[in-house]
Amino acid sequence: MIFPLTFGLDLETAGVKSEYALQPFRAGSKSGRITAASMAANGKTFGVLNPSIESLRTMLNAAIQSDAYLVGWNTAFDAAWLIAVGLEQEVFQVKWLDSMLLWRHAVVEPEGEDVPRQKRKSYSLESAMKEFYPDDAEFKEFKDFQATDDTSLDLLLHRNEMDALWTLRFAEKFWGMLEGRQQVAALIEARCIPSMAKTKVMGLKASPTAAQELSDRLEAEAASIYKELLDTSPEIEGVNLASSPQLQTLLYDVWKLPVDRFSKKTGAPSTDKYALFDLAFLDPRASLLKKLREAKNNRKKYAIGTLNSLEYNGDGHVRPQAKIFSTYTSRITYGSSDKATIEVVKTTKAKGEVRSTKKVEVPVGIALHQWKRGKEYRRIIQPPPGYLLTEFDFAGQEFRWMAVASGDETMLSLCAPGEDAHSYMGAQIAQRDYRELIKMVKDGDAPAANDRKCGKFCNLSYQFRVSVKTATVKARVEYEMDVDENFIRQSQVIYKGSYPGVGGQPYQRTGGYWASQIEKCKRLGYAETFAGRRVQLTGNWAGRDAWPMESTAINYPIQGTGGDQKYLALAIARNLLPQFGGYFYYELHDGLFFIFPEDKAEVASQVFLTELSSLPYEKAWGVKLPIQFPVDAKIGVSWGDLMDLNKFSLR
DNA sequence: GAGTAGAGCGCC
DNA sequence: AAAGGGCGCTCTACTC
Repeated sequence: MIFPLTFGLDLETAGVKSEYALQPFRAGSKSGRITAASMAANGKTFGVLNPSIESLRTMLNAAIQSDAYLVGWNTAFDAAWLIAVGLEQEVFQVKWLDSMLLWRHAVVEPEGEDVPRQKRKSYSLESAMKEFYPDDAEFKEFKDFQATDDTSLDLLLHRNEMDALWTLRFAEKFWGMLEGRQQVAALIEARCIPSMAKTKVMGLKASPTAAQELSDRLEAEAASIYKELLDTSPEIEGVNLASSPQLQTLLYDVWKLPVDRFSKKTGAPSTDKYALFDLAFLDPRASLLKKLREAKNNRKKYAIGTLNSLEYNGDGHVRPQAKIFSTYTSRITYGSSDKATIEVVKTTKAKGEVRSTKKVEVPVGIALHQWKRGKEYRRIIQPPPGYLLTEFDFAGQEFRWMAVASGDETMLSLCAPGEDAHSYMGAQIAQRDYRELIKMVKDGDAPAANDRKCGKFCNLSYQFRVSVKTATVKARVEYEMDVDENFIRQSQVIYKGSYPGVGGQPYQRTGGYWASQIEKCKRLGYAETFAGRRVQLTGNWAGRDAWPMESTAINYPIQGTGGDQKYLALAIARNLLPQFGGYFYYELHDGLFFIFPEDKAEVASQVFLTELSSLPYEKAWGVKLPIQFPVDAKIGVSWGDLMDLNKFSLR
């Protein structure tokens, strides 16, 4: 595909506090503003200082009316400012592109011992200039975004125009580095830019009451556990139980418990939750230590984290910072803070007032992607007043993509409506009848539910090449299964025998997806998703990095396609949302969250359930899939109170 | 005092 | 023989 008609766009911003320049929602309270706006086309630039809303609207309309793409660098940021100043309608009409993301699509990721792993590359425009056009990078040296005098403002405008110009040039350059299917994947991904921009402005409503209650509860719990420990073991007085070395001494030297686990890097005796889990069978105090650490960590990260963010933002909302295409498999990640450069003024006796700058983290958001699954944690996150929260979750997403990738007939057949892959696997392991197990699980039979849980563990854990040791620990601690390594070893043999298309026949390294996928990637030098997104794999397949490279080869099509599927769902959702007055709210990899006005939420959810369960994979990616990818729909008044759509009733 | 490494752990 | 992947956040210990 040739490079389509595209204009470059860039905004500069400032705020009452310098960090507000990076916080588009400050435009609402006039404590942040757009200081310059520039467009670029055909090697020419057009820029204005202190643009009026009308002049910004004119810029967007220029792109809309000529059906041109509008490209920025980290475009969601600029789009968010435009939404924040009142141009939401235009922003959603524009066809956006992002040069930074095109770079990510095009870039070769070196891997392997021959190519030393580089420090994580910065994907800033400045880095791109320095890497590709160092002689032209001078305009980037101007950094006084809070400028007010005329000379500085001229320099600011110059920088702004050059940003727009080079952003456009890079877009064309990176576009040309992509194969046709990579370009299509990038275009579908770019459709989510306005939706992500809108959430940057809106944020998530968070309940300070729920956060405070959680904080109080966890604080009391930690205090009570500590008291219980202190009563039986006065020697913990003065020991920092959050310190691994100090805890190590306590457990293994003072209490003389046996060492069973070691840190991977340093070989020091481990004090992690798996070690404490096993030690608890010998000494109940290990269990108390585990609970104490959890309570303290959870309080800080979730309860206090929310309260801090609410206080910083000051408008009842938290703003976790979404990053599109943040992982090499394309997944979105969220950060809880913004980096800000603030000015500090120190007064000393010798020198009087001394001004300097320092980098700090400001708590604009929360650790959304790590949010604990419990109700009392998830209740903190709510839809805005008058709205309901909905979730659409791809059912068994990775299992299904593995079924397609491997072509395993049993796996594929278990993806048909009415089948239950976890019950199937559970029945194989427990050597009982599959259909009868499904029926007994439905009837609430406890041993049957246990067998299904075991099947679920196997289905989810054995798709990738997990060791017996790791799987045993995981089964015991995370699934609370009373199993040993022997049982896990046998269950892996049963798994392989059940799905020979995945790992090949038991005790063999050939004949399945794992082996054939590794061979394919060795041959091609890259791995590919079903949408055509790629990662380079050109290191030394025989050396020290063989295992991680093979793992990437196996993992990438599964996890990466899950990412592409999410972008496709967001693209389809974007077209449907306005019909119901709905908005994208946030995402959790295989789950998408939207808000709808209360009176439209149920109808909208039915439509979304249907549409997201039948995404246009063939039209978008050019592939015909042998199975469906249904979503489960949930709806409720908070993240912690979601229920199945068909069970929900407001009345 | 600032920055970093390591350990640990939350989610998918 | 050994062997999931992907992240971001918090705390301590340590270095410059």
